Amino acid sequence: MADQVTIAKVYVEKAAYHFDKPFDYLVPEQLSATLQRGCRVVVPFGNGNRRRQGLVDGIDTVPAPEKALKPVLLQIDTEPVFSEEMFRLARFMVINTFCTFYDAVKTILPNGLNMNLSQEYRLTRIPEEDELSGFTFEERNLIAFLRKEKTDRELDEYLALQKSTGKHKLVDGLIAKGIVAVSDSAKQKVSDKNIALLRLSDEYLNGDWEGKLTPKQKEVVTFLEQNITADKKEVMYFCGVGEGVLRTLVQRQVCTYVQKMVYRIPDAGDGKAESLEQIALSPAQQEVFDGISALLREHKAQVALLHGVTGSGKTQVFIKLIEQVIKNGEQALMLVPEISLTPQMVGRFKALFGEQVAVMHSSLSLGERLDEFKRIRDGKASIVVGTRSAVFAPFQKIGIIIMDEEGEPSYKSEAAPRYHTREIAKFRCVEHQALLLLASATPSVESRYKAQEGVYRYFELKERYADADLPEVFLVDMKEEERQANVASLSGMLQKEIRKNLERGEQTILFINRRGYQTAMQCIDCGEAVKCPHCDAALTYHRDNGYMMCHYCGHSARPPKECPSCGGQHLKLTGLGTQKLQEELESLFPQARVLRMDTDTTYSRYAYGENFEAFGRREYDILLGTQMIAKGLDFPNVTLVGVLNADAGLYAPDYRSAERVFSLITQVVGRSGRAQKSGRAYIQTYLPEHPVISFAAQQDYESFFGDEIAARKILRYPPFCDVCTVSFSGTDPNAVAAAAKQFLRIMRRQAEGYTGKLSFQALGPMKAAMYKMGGKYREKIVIKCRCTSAFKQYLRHCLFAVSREKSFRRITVYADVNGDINS
DNA sequence: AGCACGCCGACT
DNA sequence: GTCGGCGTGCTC
Repeated sequence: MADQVTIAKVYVEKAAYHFDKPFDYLVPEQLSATLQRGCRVVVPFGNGNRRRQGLVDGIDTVPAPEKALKPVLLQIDTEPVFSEEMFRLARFMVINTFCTFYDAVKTILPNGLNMNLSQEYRLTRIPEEDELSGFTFEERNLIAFLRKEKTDRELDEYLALQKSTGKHKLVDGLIAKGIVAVSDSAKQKVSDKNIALLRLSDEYLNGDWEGKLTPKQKEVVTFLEQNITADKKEVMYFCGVGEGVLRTLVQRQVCTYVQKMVYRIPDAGDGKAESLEQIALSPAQQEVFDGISALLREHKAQVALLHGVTGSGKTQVFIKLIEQVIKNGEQALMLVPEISLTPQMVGRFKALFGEQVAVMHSSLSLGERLDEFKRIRDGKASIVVGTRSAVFAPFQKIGIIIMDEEGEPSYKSEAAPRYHTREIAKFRCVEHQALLLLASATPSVESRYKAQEGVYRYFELKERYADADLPEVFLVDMKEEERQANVASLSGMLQKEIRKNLERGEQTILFINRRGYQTAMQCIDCGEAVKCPHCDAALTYHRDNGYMMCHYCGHSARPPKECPSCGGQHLKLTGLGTQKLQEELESLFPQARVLRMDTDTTYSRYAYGENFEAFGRREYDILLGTQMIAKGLDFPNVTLVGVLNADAGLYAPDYRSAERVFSLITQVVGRSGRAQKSGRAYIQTYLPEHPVISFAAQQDYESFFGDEIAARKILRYPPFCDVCTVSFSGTDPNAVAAAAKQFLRIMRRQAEGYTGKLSFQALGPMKAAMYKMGGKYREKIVIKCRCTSAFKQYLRHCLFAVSREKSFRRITVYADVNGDINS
């Protein structure tokens, strides 16, 4: 009869596909009473026994195996942090998004729970003089080094310096001999209420550094001489340098960081003093509310789609539904697509529901996020407002999940795990027998189709709230403008309207579609644009700091004097960015107060709210920006909106491009005339007769949907099939191409075992739209398929098979279903 | 991903 | 001979 031992089945982090499974570890005596399924642990893993985080999947008592098991080193959580629902959800994500188990774990748990692992090495005793001869030269040196306790980092540094081979064996040998002891610790990444400001060091100010600094370093120093202290991101932006340069400067003791207390933005903006009783629904709203409320009372998992035109007052309906859910002792999730929308929504919700409202979005600090997570888990909060990560809120009993602007791309994660918030929400609604309410002025074609087919319940709000009229919409034919030799980016008509608004003291919003709307530098002689050395992308010129920057990898450089491809001397700036447009506006309307908002002016995450509030207080006449200002904002004094290049991206090689353009224009038009004042919208386009543009101008979603669903059916795109992309990237372009081809071969071979059950069509391999990005070459295979569980299993097998192939050694492979085909 | 082992070429 | 580069296999 063999000895019985207690083992823990552990999922470890950083696993590759082919060994992403639970590993058995010995549970040491002192942990046997407390270690449970759902606790995180630290375990030794691999040949070098590197420390890894893991999650205990189960505890078992088994006969002692022949091969000695490694022990669990540390229990991170005294109580399980991963609930049974989370286990099922992680499983679901592994199957559906082709991620590893721990990838899913990390996504489900808040980042603030993440641990920094470290070890400390010390001598258990000083060996006697004569004893030392029993050690090798390396061992004696190491013993001398460890006379003072060392961390794993210091030890690694030392061993790297010694260039000793088998470095961990050396240490492990001494541990086995009982000379060295190691203790593990896991520290929580606690939040900083401070931000680090960069300033010049005393060493720099008292020293002579002439000629000792690289040009980039000098740039930073000059900037700091003028500004004394500055935020890291600011320095990086204005000096066009990466984090590396700053790190070097700090290492060389030219700069130091000083901690500064930062006031966190009170997320509850100024929520109007409003009470639940005061919210009165219009008859149309009441009807929709009654319908959805009836579904809620059924307490079963189902999906409803609410199609409400912009300004129809969907939010009031949400609030009433949430009120009902809360009264019933259940919890509610309110998801919004953009961080910039949360303050408004949170302000309002906190005013109505008080302390039981929690917030979840990515610009909360780790600590804030962790605290909100705990409040939710411990039942102190019952409403969560947040962006896509909020869908994982650890509620006990969800009554409703509401997804506002359901079709927005930000609901899809484009990094592993590549989940869609809607699918996670559906999963949770099944778990909780809850209602998923998808809402939008422009529902995704897929969802609208499901509603048509009766899979989703369908509700409509056709009228704007409080009798506000939809704005009058004008299409401006830019071809006509060009014929009249108007070279300005603002059409004559739009200029006239802006002037009118300025005279009346009413506000204007101008939108730029980001696609193709950046200032690049082009050579007149050969026509080539100045490109990023690491990516297949033109560098964008930034007027604020005078640098050329790459939006894909962050590379920056001063504008070149001559053309990098032909050496020509005639380079000119082309295209039109927000910065240039701002200048144009300022020269056309010198008296106007223009506020520009884009990713360049909002690098400080505190800027969003402040800017919007200032605009709301009418401190500006014109707000100028990209998509990010198009959603959900409600400014009563805005009576004119303009869209400058509405059609950009309409012909992008992506089956969702029409949907995106339609949705953008519709939302933008809806920004105008939300209160009593009526509004006008001017849409500048080169394609005024294009159906997508004209349907959008007429706010005619149904006709757009009719055309689009027909096209999707003919071309076989979602919802009539699924599009799965398998991507390959690596530094060697030939190896990447070979790997992609090999994958296709493996797909064919694997498919033999699945005859009959699979139907798919694989296209490619082909180069990704951005073939070179961040110094890596990218290929993809596009698979049109029915993404059934059989297909997912099959694709999983292919990924599994490939991850152990030697030709895939330096290649990263991943699969994504119905994501952005161009990524 | 990251470590150790082992095979093979270059150099003392 | 022997050091060390790199290709290969494994991870409880």
